[in-house]
Amino acid sequence: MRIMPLEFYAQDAATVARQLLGKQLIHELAEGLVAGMIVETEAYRSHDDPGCHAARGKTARNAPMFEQGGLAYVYFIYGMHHCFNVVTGPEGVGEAVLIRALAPLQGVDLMIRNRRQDKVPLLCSGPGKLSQAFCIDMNCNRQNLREKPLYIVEGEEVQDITVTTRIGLTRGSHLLLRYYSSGSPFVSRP
DNA sequence: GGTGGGATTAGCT
DNA sequence: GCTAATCCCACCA
Repeated sequence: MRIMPLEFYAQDAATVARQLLGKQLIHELAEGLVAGMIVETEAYRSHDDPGCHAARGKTARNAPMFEQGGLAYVYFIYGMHHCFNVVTGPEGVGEAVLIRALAPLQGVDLMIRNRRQDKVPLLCSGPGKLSQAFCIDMNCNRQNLREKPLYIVEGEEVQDITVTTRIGLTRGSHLLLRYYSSGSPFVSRP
């Protein structure tokens, strides 16, 4: 399986968000390997996007967004959940793609244990859920996604993609920057 | 040093 | 549909 190269992540957030559909996210944990196919993403742009964490400049929290594309940007939200993002673009830009849902492929038993939830379609169908299933927390922040233990590899071409507005935002909610595999039973919200 | 909001989820009505 | 759970961080004093 080919690990996605630097050039892939150097593209703009919307392009990467669309092209991430069908790719595989893999996390090699002490207890075993978990893998899933990306079925839902959201782009957060550096320009003309008030919903982007980087919109008001660089801070301690969003600093990883300004690094070179290909790193993980993880943040903690609502006192209990983590959101996993992929930094995109060249260094200094401030863009990222939120991974919102995965179709479980490998390590389903481990995901069930991590989530305390045994219904497979509910394991990774949301940003907080997949972070819990994959043991993604602040320790993964700033990690290079082109190296083990957390990395993204080539997957299958996704033919049918639906584009909608992003979910849960108070700002920039009108922008069409959410992408998902049409008809997938694993997306957070069809 | 205090405060308020947030790219969510599960469980109940 | 509504709401509690729960905490880091940005912002203001």
